Amino acid sequence: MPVFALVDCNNFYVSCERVFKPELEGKPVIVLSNNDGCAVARSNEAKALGIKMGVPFFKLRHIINTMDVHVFSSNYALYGDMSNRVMQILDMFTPAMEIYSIDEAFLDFSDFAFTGLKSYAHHIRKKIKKDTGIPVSIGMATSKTLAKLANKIAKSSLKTGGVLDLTSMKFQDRALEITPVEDVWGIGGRYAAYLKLKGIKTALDFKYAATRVIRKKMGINGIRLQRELCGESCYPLAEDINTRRKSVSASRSFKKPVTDLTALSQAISLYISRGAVKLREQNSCAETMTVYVMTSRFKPESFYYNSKTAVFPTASNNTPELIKQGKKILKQIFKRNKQYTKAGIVFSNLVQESHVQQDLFNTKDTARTQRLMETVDNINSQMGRGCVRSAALGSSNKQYWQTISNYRSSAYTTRWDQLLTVC
DNA sequence: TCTGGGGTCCTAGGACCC
DNA sequence: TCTGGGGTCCTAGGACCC
Repeated sequence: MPVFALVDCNNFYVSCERVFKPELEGKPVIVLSNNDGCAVARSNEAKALGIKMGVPFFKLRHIINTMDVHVFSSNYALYGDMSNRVMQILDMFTPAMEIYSIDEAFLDFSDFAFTGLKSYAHHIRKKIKKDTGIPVSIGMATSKTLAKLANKIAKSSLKTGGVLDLTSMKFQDRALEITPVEDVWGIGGRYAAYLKLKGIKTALDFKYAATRVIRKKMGINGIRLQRELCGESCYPLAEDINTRRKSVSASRSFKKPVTDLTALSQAISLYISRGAVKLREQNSCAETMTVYVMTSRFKPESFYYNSKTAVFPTASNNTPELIKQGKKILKQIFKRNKQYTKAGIVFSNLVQESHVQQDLFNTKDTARTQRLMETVDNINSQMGRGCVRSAALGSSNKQYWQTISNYRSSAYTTRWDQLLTVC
Protein backbone atom coordinates (compact mmCIF):
# COMPACT_ATOMS: atom_id res chain seq x y z
CA MET A 1 0.00 0.00 0.00
CA PRO A 2 1.36 3.44 -0.87
CA VAL A 3 2.13 5.92 1.88
CA PHE A 4 2.39 9.61 1.12
CA ALA A 5 3.82 12.34 3.31
CA LEU A 6 2.80 15.87 2.50
CA VAL A 7 5.32 18.44 3.67
CA ASP A 8 3.94 21.97 3.58
CA CYS A 9 5.73 25.13 4.65
CA ASN A 10 3.79 27.20 7.17
CA ASN A 11 2.72 30.63 5.87
CA PHE A 12 5.58 30.25 3.42
CA TYR A 13 6.08 33.77 2.04
CA VAL A 14 5.80 35.26 5.52
CA SER A 15 8.26 32.68 6.88
CA CYS A 16 10.75 33.58 4.13
CA GLU A 17 10.57 37.27 5.05
CA ARG A 18 10.99 36.42 8.74
CA VAL A 19 14.15 34.43 8.14
CA PHE A 20 15.84 37.70 7.26
CA LYS A 21 13.92 39.82 9.76
CA PRO A 22 13.69 37.64 12.89
CA GLU A 23 12.39 40.59 14.86
CA LEU A 24 9.05 40.02 13.08
CA GLU A 25 8.58 36.70 14.86
CA GLY A 26 5.36 36.81 16.89
CA LYS A 27 4.11 39.91 15.06
CA PRO A 28 1.36 40.18 12.44
CA VAL A 29 2.89 40.06 8.94
CA ILE A 30 1.30 39.83 5.51
CA VAL A 31 2.64 39.44 1.97
CA LEU A 32 0.79 41.00 -0.97
CA SER A 33 0.15 39.59 -4.42
CA ASN A 34 1.58 41.09 -7.59
CA ASN A 35 0.72 44.73 -8.01
CA ASP A 36 0.29 44.95 -4.21
CA GLY A 37 -3.26 43.82 -4.89
CA CYS A 38 -4.33 41.32 -2.23
CA ALA A 39 -3.04 39.60 0.91
CA VAL A 40 -1.78 36.19 -0.24
CA ALA A 41 0.19 35.11 2.82
CA ARG A 42 -0.50 35.85 6.46
CA SER A 43 1.31 35.05 9.68
CA ASN A 44 -0.77 33.34 12.38
CA GLU A 45 -0.96 36.67 14.21
CA ALA A 46 -2.36 38.34 11.05
CA LYS A 47 -4.89 35.52 10.67
CA ALA A 48 -5.90 36.02 14.29
CA LEU A 49 -6.65 39.68 13.49
CA GLY A 50 -9.21 38.43 10.98
CA ILE A 51 -7.20 39.18 7.82
CA LYS A 52 -8.53 36.74 5.25
CA MET A 53 -6.76 35.21 2.27
CA GLY A 54 -7.19 37.22 -0.93
CA VAL A 55 -8.60 40.38 0.63
CA PRO A 56 -7.65 43.51 -1.34
CA PHE A 57 -4.97 45.63 0.26
CA PHE A 58 -7.00 48.84 0.22
CA LYS A 59 -9.61 47.21 2.45
CA LEU A 60 -6.89 46.37 5.00
CA ARG A 61 -5.43 49.85 5.38
CA HIS A 62 -7.26 50.57 8.60
CA ILE A 63 -6.38 47.35 10.40
CA ILE A 64 -2.78 47.58 9.18
CA ASN A 65 -2.34 51.05 10.65
CA THR A 66 -4.11 50.43 13.92
CA MET A 67 -2.71 46.98 14.65
CA ASP A 68 0.83 47.56 13.40
CA VAL A 69 0.76 44.87 10.72
CA HIS A 70 4.00 44.50 8.75
CA VAL A 71 3.50 44.45 4.99
CA PHE A 72 5.63 43.07 2.15
CA SER A 73 5.24 43.05 -1.62
CA SER A 74 5.84 39.59 -3.01
CA ASN A 75 9.48 38.80 -3.71
CA TYR A 76 9.53 35.72 -5.92
CA ALA A 77 13.31 35.66 -6.35
CA LEU A 78 13.62 35.15 -2.60
CA TYR A 79 10.76 32.64 -2.25
CA GLY A 80 11.91 30.59 -5.25
CA ASP A 81 15.41 30.30 -3.82
CA MET A 82 14.21 29.40 -0.31
CA SER A 83 11.89 26.83 -1.86
CA ASN A 84 14.82 25.17 -3.66
CA ARG A 85 16.69 24.88 -0.38
CA VAL A 86 13.77 23.19 1.34
CA MET A 87 13.21 20.80 -1.58
CA GLN A 88 16.87 19.80 -1.67
CA ILE A 89 16.71 18.78 1.96
CA LEU A 90 13.49 16.81 1.44
CA ASP A 91 15.10 14.96 -1.43
CA MET A 92 17.57 13.40 1.02
CA PHE A 93 14.77 11.73 2.99
CA THR A 94 12.81 9.91 0.30
CA PRO A 95 13.36 7.71 -2.75
CA ALA A 96 10.83 9.74 -4.75
CA MET A 97 9.00 13.01 -4.40
CA GLU A 98 6.65 15.30 -6.23
CA ILE A 99 7.21 19.02 -5.87
CA TYR A 100 3.59 20.07 -5.91
CA SER A 101 4.01 23.82 -5.54
CA ILE A 102 6.51 26.40 -4.37
CA ASP A 103 5.86 25.49 -0.73
CA GLU A 104 4.82 21.85 -0.64
CA ALA A 105 5.92 18.40 -1.74
CA PHE A 106 4.58 14.86 -1.56
CA LEU A 107 7.16 12.32 -0.39
CA ASP A 108 6.97 8.61 -1.10
CA PHE A 109 7.15 6.73 2.20
CA SER A 110 5.66 3.49 0.81
CA ASP A 111 8.61 1.19 1.19
CA PHE A 112 9.66 2.29 4.62
CA ALA A 113 9.53 -0.95 6.52
CA PHE A 114 9.86 0.62 9.95
CA THR A 115 6.90 1.84 11.93
CA GLY A 116 8.47 5.02 13.22
CA LEU A 117 7.00 7.26 10.53
CA LYS A 118 6.09 9.86 13.08
CA SER A 119 9.54 10.27 14.56
CA TYR A 120 11.04 10.26 11.06
CA ALA A 121 8.72 13.14 10.12
CA HIS A 122 9.66 15.04 13.27
CA HIS A 123 13.31 14.60 12.34
CA ILE A 124 12.70 16.04 8.85
CA ARG A 125 10.83 18.94 10.35
CA LYS A 126 13.67 19.82 12.71
CA LYS A 127 16.27 19.52 9.98
CA ILE A 128 14.44 21.94 7.68
CA LYS A 129 13.91 24.45 10.44
CA LYS A 130 17.56 24.29 11.48
CA ASP A 131 19.02 24.53 7.95
CA THR A 132 16.64 27.03 6.34
CA GLY A 133 14.68 28.69 9.15
CA ILE A 134 11.38 27.65 7.56
CA PRO A 135 8.77 25.90 9.76
CA VAL A 136 6.88 23.04 8.06
CA SER A 137 4.01 20.68 8.88
CA ILE A 138 3.82 17.05 7.79
CA GLY A 139 0.76 14.86 7.21
CA MET A 140 0.94 11.16 6.31
CA ALA A 141 -1.69 8.81 4.88
CA THR A 142 -2.34 6.19 2.21
CA SER A 143 -3.80 8.69 -0.27
CA LYS A 144 -2.75 12.19 -1.20
CA THR A 145 -6.11 13.68 -0.23
CA LEU A 146 -5.91 12.15 3.24
CA ALA A 147 -2.29 13.28 3.57
CA LYS A 148 -3.44 16.80 2.74
CA LEU A 149 -6.12 16.57 5.37
CA ALA A 150 -3.67 15.22 7.94
CA ASN A 151 -1.35 18.10 7.14
CA LYS A 152 -4.11 20.64 7.69
CA ILE A 153 -4.86 19.22 11.13
CA ALA A 154 -1.16 19.03 12.00
CA LYS A 155 -0.85 22.71 11.15
CA SER A 156 -3.81 23.92 13.16
CA SER A 157 -3.63 21.68 16.21
CA LEU A 158 -0.85 22.51 18.63
CA LYS A 159 -0.79 19.11 20.32
CA THR A 160 0.27 17.35 17.09
CA GLY A 161 3.62 19.14 17.21
CA GLY A 162 3.34 19.75 13.45
CA VAL A 163 3.12 16.07 12.47
CA LEU A 164 0.07 13.83 12.00
CA ASP A 165 0.09 10.18 10.91
CA LEU A 166 -3.28 9.12 9.47
CA THR A 167 -2.11 5.88 7.89
CA SER A 168 -4.11 3.80 10.36
CA MET A 169 -7.88 3.49 9.79
CA LYS A 170 -8.39 4.03 13.49
CA PHE A 171 -8.27 7.83 13.50
CA GLN A 172 -9.38 8.53 9.95
CA ASP A 173 -13.11 8.93 10.54
CA ARG A 174 -12.49 11.13 13.55
CA ALA A 175 -10.25 13.38 11.44
CA LEU A 176 -12.86 13.51 8.66
CA GLU A 177 -15.55 14.34 11.16
CA ILE A 178 -13.84 17.49 12.38
CA THR A 179 -13.03 18.67 8.84
CA PRO A 180 -15.60 20.91 7.09
CA VAL A 181 -16.32 19.65 3.58
CA GLU A 182 -14.91 22.82 1.98
CA ASP A 183 -11.52 22.07 3.57
CA VAL A 184 -11.14 18.89 1.50
CA TRP A 185 -8.56 19.21 -1.28
CA GLY A 186 -10.52 19.58 -4.52
CA ILE A 187 -13.71 21.00 -3.00
CA GLY A 188 -13.95 24.73 -3.50
CA GLY A 189 -16.68 27.25 -2.82
CA ARG A 190 -19.03 26.20 -5.63
CA TYR A 191 -18.98 22.52 -4.85
CA ALA A 192 -19.21 23.15 -1.10
CA ALA A 193 -22.37 25.24 -1.56
CA TYR A 194 -23.99 22.43 -3.58
CA LEU A 195 -22.92 19.74 -1.13
CA LYS A 196 -24.28 21.66 1.86
CA LEU A 197 -27.66 21.93 0.15
CA LYS A 198 -27.57 18.15 -0.01
CA GLY A 199 -26.79 17.94 3.70
CA ILE A 200 -23.12 17.07 3.18
CA LYS A 201 -21.30 19.27 5.68
CA THR A 202 -18.17 17.44 6.74
CA ALA A 203 -15.50 15.36 5.04
CA LEU A 204 -17.04 12.36 6.79
CA ASP A 205 -20.48 13.11 5.27
CA PHE A 206 -18.77 13.27 1.87
CA LYS A 207 -17.03 9.93 2.37
CA TYR A 208 -20.35 8.17 3.00
CA ALA A 209 -22.53 10.25 0.62
CA ALA A 210 -24.46 8.65 -2.26
CA THR A 211 -22.10 8.32 -5.21
CA ARG A 212 -24.88 9.42 -7.57
CA VAL A 213 -25.15 12.83 -5.87
CA ILE A 214 -21.39 13.39 -6.05
CA ARG A 215 -21.09 12.20 -9.62
CA LYS A 216 -23.86 14.43 -10.89
CA LYS A 217 -22.17 17.66 -9.93
CA MET A 218 -18.47 16.83 -9.68
CA GLY A 219 -17.97 14.25 -12.39
CA ILE A 220 -15.27 11.64 -12.31
CA ASN A 221 -13.06 13.66 -9.98
CA GLY A 222 -15.75 13.67 -7.31
CA ILE A 223 -15.78 9.88 -7.33
CA ARG A 224 -12.00 9.74 -7.11
CA LEU A 225 -12.08 12.16 -4.22
CA GLN A 226 -14.54 9.95 -2.38
CA ARG A 227 -12.28 6.94 -2.81
CA GLU A 228 -9.25 8.91 -1.72
CA LEU A 229 -11.05 9.79 1.52
CA CYS A 230 -11.57 6.07 2.05
CA GLY A 231 -7.79 5.71 1.93
CA GLU A 232 -7.64 4.32 -1.59
CA SER A 233 -5.00 6.09 -3.68
CA CYS A 234 -6.31 7.43 -7.02
CA TYR A 235 -3.67 10.09 -7.66
CA PRO A 236 -0.20 8.59 -7.89
CA LEU A 237 2.98 10.50 -7.16
CA ALA A 238 3.90 12.58 -10.20
CA GLU A 239 7.62 13.07 -10.40
CA ASP A 240 9.22 15.80 -12.48
CA ILE A 241 5.95 17.62 -12.75
CA ASN A 242 7.73 20.92 -13.18
CA THR A 243 10.06 19.93 -15.96
CA ARG A 244 7.65 20.26 -18.85
CA ARG A 245 4.39 22.14 -18.52
CA LYS A 246 1.38 21.68 -20.75
CA SER A 247 0.77 25.38 -21.04
CA VAL A 248 2.67 28.55 -20.31
CA SER A 249 1.01 31.85 -19.59
CA ALA A 250 1.86 35.42 -18.72
CA SER A 251 -0.45 38.23 -17.68
CA ARG A 252 -0.59 41.28 -15.45
CA SER A 253 -3.10 43.73 -14.14
CA PHE A 254 -2.26 47.34 -14.91
CA LYS A 255 -1.55 50.13 -12.46
CA LYS A 256 -4.21 52.23 -14.15
CA PRO A 257 -6.80 51.36 -16.80
CA VAL A 258 -5.47 51.42 -20.36
CA THR A 259 -7.53 52.54 -23.33
CA ASP A 260 -5.22 52.73 -26.33
CA LEU A 261 -4.07 49.99 -28.63
CA THR A 262 -0.40 51.02 -28.59
CA ALA A 263 -0.04 50.56 -24.85
CA LEU A 264 -1.92 47.25 -24.92
CA SER A 265 0.26 46.14 -27.78
CA GLN A 266 3.40 46.89 -25.76
CA ALA A 267 2.02 44.99 -22.78
CA ILE A 268 1.09 41.97 -24.90
CA SER A 269 4.54 42.02 -26.51
CA LEU A 270 6.13 41.97 -23.06
CA TYR A 271 4.01 38.99 -21.94
CA ILE A 272 4.80 37.13 -25.14
CA SER A 273 8.51 37.66 -24.67
CA ARG A 274 8.30 36.46 -21.04
CA GLY A 275 6.26 33.44 -22.08
CA ALA A 276 8.67 32.65 -24.90
CA VAL A 277 11.58 32.63 -22.43
CA LYS A 278 9.68 30.07 -20.34
CA LEU A 279 9.07 27.98 -23.46
CA ARG A 280 12.76 27.99 -24.35
CA GLU A 281 13.75 27.17 -20.77
CA GLN A 282 11.81 23.91 -20.99
CA ASN A 283 12.76 23.31 -24.67
CA SER A 284 9.17 23.62 -25.86
CA CYS A 285 7.48 25.24 -28.81
CA ALA A 286 3.85 26.33 -28.86
CA GLU A 287 1.41 25.32 -31.56
CA THR A 288 -1.23 27.74 -30.33
CA MET A 289 -1.26 31.14 -28.71
CA THR A 290 -4.24 32.80 -27.04
CA VAL A 291 -4.30 36.55 -26.48
CA TYR A 292 -6.86 38.09 -24.19
CA VAL A 293 -7.84 41.51 -22.89
CA MET A 294 -10.32 42.44 -20.21
CA THR A 295 -11.80 45.34 -18.28
CA SER A 296 -12.40 45.27 -14.53
CA ARG A 297 -14.59 42.40 -13.44
CA PHE A 298 -15.65 44.52 -10.47
CA LYS A 299 -17.64 46.69 -12.88
CA PRO A 300 -19.98 44.11 -14.39
CA GLU A 301 -22.09 46.76 -16.14
CA SER A 302 -19.23 47.69 -18.47
CA PHE A 303 -17.31 44.42 -18.38
CA TYR A 304 -15.65 43.38 -21.61
CA TYR A 305 -13.56 40.29 -22.21
CA ASN A 306 -12.34 38.97 -25.49
CA SER A 307 -9.79 36.42 -26.55
CA LYS A 308 -8.65 34.76 -29.69
CA THR A 309 -6.49 31.76 -30.34
CA ALA A 310 -4.10 31.42 -33.26
CA VAL A 311 -2.88 28.05 -34.51
CA PHE A 312 0.57 28.16 -36.09
CA PRO A 313 1.54 26.08 -39.11
CA THR A 314 4.87 25.46 -37.35
CA ALA A 315 5.18 25.38 -33.57
CA SER A 316 7.38 28.22 -32.37
CA ASN A 317 9.21 29.75 -29.44
CA ASN A 318 10.70 32.59 -31.43
CA THR A 319 9.99 35.91 -29.73
CA PRO A 320 9.80 38.29 -32.73
CA GLU A 321 7.68 35.86 -34.71
CA LEU A 322 5.27 35.34 -31.81
CA ILE A 323 5.03 39.08 -31.13
CA LYS A 324 4.10 39.66 -34.76
CA GLN A 325 1.28 37.13 -34.50
CA GLY A 326 0.21 38.45 -31.10
CA LYS A 327 -0.20 41.98 -32.40
CA LYS A 328 -2.38 40.71 -35.22
CA ILE A 329 -4.65 38.90 -32.80
CA LEU A 330 -4.81 41.87 -30.46
CA LYS A 331 -6.12 44.08 -33.26
CA GLN A 332 -8.96 41.64 -33.83
CA ILE A 333 -10.12 41.56 -30.22
CA PHE A 334 -9.46 45.19 -29.34
CA LYS A 335 -12.54 47.36 -28.88
CA ARG A 336 -12.27 51.13 -28.59
CA ASN A 337 -13.41 53.18 -25.60
CA LYS A 338 -12.87 50.40 -23.09
CA GLN A 339 -10.98 50.71 -19.81
CA TYR A 340 -8.69 47.71 -19.94
CA THR A 341 -7.30 46.59 -16.59
CA LYS A 342 -5.61 43.35 -17.57
CA ALA A 343 -4.23 41.51 -20.58
CA GLY A 344 -2.40 38.27 -21.08
CA ILE A 345 -1.31 35.42 -23.29
CA VAL A 346 -1.40 31.63 -23.05
CA PHE A 347 0.77 29.24 -25.04
CA SER A 348 -0.70 25.76 -25.35
CA ASN A 349 -0.37 22.55 -27.34
CA LEU A 350 3.30 22.56 -26.49
CA VAL A 351 5.64 20.25 -28.33
CA GLN A 352 9.25 19.38 -27.71
CA GLU A 353 11.61 21.65 -29.61
CA SER A 354 13.33 18.66 -31.23
CA HIS A 355 10.01 17.21 -32.45
CA VAL A 356 8.68 20.29 -34.22
CA GLN A 357 7.16 19.52 -37.61
CA GLN A 358 8.85 21.77 -40.12
CA ASP A 359 6.61 23.68 -42.47
CA LEU A 360 7.43 22.72 -46.10
CA PHE A 361 6.91 26.27 -47.27
CA ASN A 362 8.83 27.90 -44.49
CA THR A 363 11.92 29.36 -46.04
CA LYS A 364 13.14 31.23 -42.94
CA ASP A 365 16.52 30.39 -41.50
CA THR A 366 15.33 28.73 -38.27
CA ALA A 367 18.82 27.78 -37.06
CA ARG A 368 19.87 31.39 -37.22
CA THR A 369 16.90 32.76 -35.30
CA GLN A 370 17.35 30.01 -32.73
CA ARG A 371 20.94 31.11 -32.11
CA LEU A 372 19.75 34.68 -31.77
CA MET A 373 17.20 33.67 -29.10
CA GLU A 374 19.85 31.72 -27.20
CA THR A 375 22.14 34.72 -27.22
CA VAL A 376 19.40 37.06 -26.01
CA ASP A 377 18.45 34.64 -23.20
CA ASN A 378 22.08 34.34 -22.12
CA ILE A 379 22.60 38.07 -21.95
CA ASN A 380 19.37 38.59 -20.04
CA SER A 381 20.06 35.84 -17.53
CA GLN A 382 23.46 37.40 -16.76
CA MET A 383 22.62 41.08 -16.97
CA GLY A 384 19.04 41.03 -15.67
CA ARG A 385 15.68 40.44 -17.24
CA GLY A 386 14.79 42.91 -19.97
CA CYS A 387 18.36 44.05 -20.65
CA VAL A 388 17.98 43.06 -24.32
CA ARG A 389 14.38 43.23 -25.46
CA SER A 390 12.19 43.64 -28.47
CA ALA A 391 11.50 47.16 -29.71
CA ALA A 392 7.80 46.29 -29.62
CA LEU A 393 7.88 46.59 -25.82
CA GLY A 394 8.44 50.33 -26.00
CA SER A 395 11.49 52.26 -24.88
CA SER A 396 10.69 53.42 -21.38
CA ASN A 397 11.43 51.28 -18.35
CA LYS A 398 8.52 52.82 -16.50
CA GLN A 399 5.48 52.24 -18.66
CA TYR A 400 2.28 53.33 -17.00
CA TRP A 401 0.76 49.91 -17.58
CA GLN A 402 3.50 48.32 -15.54
CA THR A 403 2.91 47.11 -12.00
CA ILE A 404 3.48 48.26 -8.43
CA SER A 405 5.48 46.78 -5.56
CA ASN A 406 6.02 49.35 -2.86
CA TYR A 407 6.99 47.00 -0.04
CA ARG A 408 9.52 44.70 -1.65
CA SER A 409 12.24 43.18 0.53
CA SER A 410 15.75 42.59 -0.80
CA ALA A 411 16.75 39.58 -2.91
CA TYR A 412 18.91 38.47 0.06
CA THR A 413 19.88 35.12 -1.37
CA THR A 414 20.13 35.67 -5.11
CA ARG A 415 21.84 39.05 -5.62
CA TRP A 416 25.26 39.99 -4.34
CA ASP A 417 24.33 43.65 -4.08
CA GLN A 418 21.39 42.82 -1.80
CA LEU A 419 23.08 40.46 0.65
CA LEU A 420 22.14 40.88 4.27
CA THR A 421 24.63 43.05 6.19
CA VAL A 422 25.51 41.88 9.70
CA CYS A 423 26.78 44.72 11.85
C1' DT B 1 -8.58 55.80 -6.32
C1' DC B 2 -6.86 50.88 -5.21
C1' DT B 3 -9.52 43.77 -6.06
C1' DG B 4 -2.95 38.51 -8.31
C1' DG B 5 -0.82 35.19 -11.45
C1' DG B 6 0.11 30.65 -13.19
C1' DG B 7 -1.29 26.26 -13.56
C1' DT B 8 -4.35 21.59 -14.02
C1' DC B 9 -8.26 18.68 -15.42
C1' DC B 10 -12.98 17.82 -16.99
C1' DT B 11 -17.21 18.54 -19.63
C1' DA B 12 -20.58 20.38 -22.79
C1' DG B 13 -21.50 21.55 -27.17
C1' DG B 14 -20.55 22.68 -32.00
C1' DA B 15 -18.53 21.33 -36.44
C1' DC B 16 -17.61 17.88 -39.36
C1' DC B 17 -17.51 13.33 -41.36
C1' DC B 18 -19.34 8.97 -42.91
C1' DT C 1 -46.19 14.62 -42.79
C1' DC C 2 -41.94 12.46 -42.27
C1' DT C 3 -36.16 15.24 -41.52
C1' DG C 4 -30.23 9.81 -38.70
C1' DG C 5 -26.88 8.62 -35.61
C1' DG C 6 -22.52 7.89 -33.94
C1' DG C 7 -17.70 9.03 -33.70
C1' DT C 8 -14.01 12.41 -33.38
C1' DC C 9 -11.92 16.62 -32.85
C1' DC C 10 -11.74 21.13 -31.10
C1' DT C 11 -12.80 24.98 -28.15
C1' DA C 12 -14.78 27.56 -24.48
C1' DG C 13 -15.88 27.61 -20.04
C1' DG C 14 -16.08 25.99 -15.39
C1' DA C 15 -14.17 24.09 -11.51
C1' DC C 16 -10.22 23.50 -8.66
C1' DC C 17 -5.27 24.19 -6.78
C1' DC C 18 -1.32 27.12 -4.65
